[in-house]
Amino acid sequence: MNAQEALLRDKLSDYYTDIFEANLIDEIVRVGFLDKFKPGEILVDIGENMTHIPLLLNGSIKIIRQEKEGDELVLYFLEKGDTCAISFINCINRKESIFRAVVDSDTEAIFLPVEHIDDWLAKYKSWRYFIIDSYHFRLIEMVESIDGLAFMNMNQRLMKYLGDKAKVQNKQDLEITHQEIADDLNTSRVVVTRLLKQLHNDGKVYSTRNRVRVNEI
DNA sequence: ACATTAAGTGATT
DNA sequence: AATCACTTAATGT
Repeated sequence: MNAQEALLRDKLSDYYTDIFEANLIDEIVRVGFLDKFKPGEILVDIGENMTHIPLLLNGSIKIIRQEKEGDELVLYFLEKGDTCAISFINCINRKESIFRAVVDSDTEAIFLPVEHIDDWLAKYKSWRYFIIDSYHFRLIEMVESIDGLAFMNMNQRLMKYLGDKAKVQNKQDLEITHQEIADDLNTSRVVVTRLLKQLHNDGKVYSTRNRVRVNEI
């Protein structure tokens, strides 16, 4: 086993060794490669073809839907231990992505080339479960996202957004501007400012320039 | 000191 | 909840 493979094996141990069978880990270590990203980097854009799927090791990624230049909305976040099964199907079918994936916080991931992941589906039960599970989870998050739009007011949506973000980044202190929040929720900055002020007065958040501290999740 | 960017606010729809 | 128009505050050069 070479150094590169040993490194991947070690990286996988936190979240994946328990769920994947040993043979599968061997294969992942052989064909996968490690990559790192900084906040703001676009992993996949709408309309692009995918050639690899990621296994997130740490950090977070936000999945965004955008309609014809302009209006956009964050659907959900991916975090360590996640993959994006949607990207998986995109790989298999050679279909174009319907989402954009943007790095939210410093992220490390192992990328797997598309040609293997199809085989593994038939070959490894743990891989099958992992993909199906991921799909299920993404669906639930999508429904939550719809619920948010349909049934929640902006105040609740803001709170959920901040809570989710704090959760995936694993910290209460978020470095973010009102404008960025407004973009992610597809509302205006003025509205975010006013709602944050309310939440601040209620003691639920503590907000200063470029920074929001989430006190309650 | 000045320019730029972020945040706060009243009024209107 | 959105938009406008304007103010104030924080930060960079």
